[in-house]
Amino acid sequence: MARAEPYHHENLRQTLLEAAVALIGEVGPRAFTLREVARRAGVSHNAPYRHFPSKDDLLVAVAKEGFERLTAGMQKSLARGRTALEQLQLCGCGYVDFALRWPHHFLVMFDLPHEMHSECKGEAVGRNAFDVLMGCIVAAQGAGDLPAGDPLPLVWTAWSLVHGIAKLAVSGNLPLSHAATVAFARQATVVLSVGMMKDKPQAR
Amino acid sequence: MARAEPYHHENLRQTLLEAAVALIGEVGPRAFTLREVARRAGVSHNAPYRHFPSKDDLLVAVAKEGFERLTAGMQKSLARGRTALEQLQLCGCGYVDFALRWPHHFLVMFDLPHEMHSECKGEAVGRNAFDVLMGCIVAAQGAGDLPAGDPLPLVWTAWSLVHGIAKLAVSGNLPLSHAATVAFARQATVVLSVGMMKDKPQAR
DNA sequence: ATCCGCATGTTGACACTGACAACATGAGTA
DNA sequence: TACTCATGTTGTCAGTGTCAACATGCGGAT
Repeated sequence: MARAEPYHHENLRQTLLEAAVALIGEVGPRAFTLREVARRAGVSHNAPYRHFPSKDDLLVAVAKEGFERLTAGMQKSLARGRTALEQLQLCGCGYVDFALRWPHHFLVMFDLPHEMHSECKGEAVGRNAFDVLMGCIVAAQGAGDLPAGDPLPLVWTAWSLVHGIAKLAVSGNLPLSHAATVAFARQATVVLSVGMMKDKPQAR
Repeated sequence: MARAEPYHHENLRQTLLEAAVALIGEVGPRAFTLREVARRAGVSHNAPYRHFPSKDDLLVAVAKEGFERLTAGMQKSLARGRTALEQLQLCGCGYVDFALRWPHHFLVMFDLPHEMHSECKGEAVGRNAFDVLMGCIVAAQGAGDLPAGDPLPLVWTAWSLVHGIAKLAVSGNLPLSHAATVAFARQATVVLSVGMMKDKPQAR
């Protein structure tokens, strides 16, 4: 017969992950608790250990989920741009918007000790999101809106700017509303791309 | 007679703060423990409560100490610049250098929930550091190296860039050495200031 | 069909933490 | 000298992450 509470949960891992993402969103990383996740999933306090070796591994999984959502958000935001440069700027706005929507999740993604994310596969967890930004830069270079050459320094610079805006906004250091912050990010990315283009002659 | 271990520690508060700063530097915020701080100060696990209402209040004090060191670091770095613009750029480099030198301390300063820092005095703890940067911007405006007008958006933009570089570097997302990261920050700030100046004509 | 292995979930325990309450100490003062 | 009370201590509690031992029951081997 069908049991109300089957002993074997079938795919507890996914349930735990969803509960963890929700909990992070509600209380943030500092109040995040393995036992509370288990409680919400309706299992004993030790059940999670069958799916995640430790609390930190669960957090890494949460971070990975966050990077996938961030990538999707950037791509969606980017799609409304018409020129390559516009797409680059909107991509940055998508980044900031994501951070403002899920500030706690954003914290987990970037403030966990780095060695946790290592994955052993040689590449960081946030590689997909990085590649989206990189693609925008390369496209803008192809369109002549950014100087040709190694795109990496340009990517780092653009990423740093939007990451800084996101971090400062999330930590309450920018006295701007959500919408105003995104608008500010738009302006800032414009300024930066102008600088990248006009800086060429004097570069190193 | 002089006692080896006087019951009254005289200025335990300062001792605790120093131990806390050292502990943060060694193990980071996640492994930071009130009881370990007390242990290092040679007092019982509850003595800190006579000087700090809670663990978080001690962390706030640690953060405040960090902001003072950051401010000093920026001013020292800035002093080597000859033009206002150069000083602005070096100021940013000082910011990044500080973060790389004391990454855990930097974490505490910016990733504690914002309401903790509130101080009730109406101004954030990091106000001094902010003012140093603002001073550089205003000076550069006066020298004609940056467009005149409200300096706030310029300050936010410059701060975001260096903060982003610092954060990404500290979290292991920039594959650069300490020195290379600072050099990169130098280049990035140059690019940004060029953009700020050349962007003027089209600005809204 | 039956049995059994083993992944999955549970119960129990331990050391540690932040915090509170009650008590101890001793320096400054009336 | 005796009182006060800021400062430090001991004792305790609930809650946490993690380990060990045990329970359950699905799926394959017989």
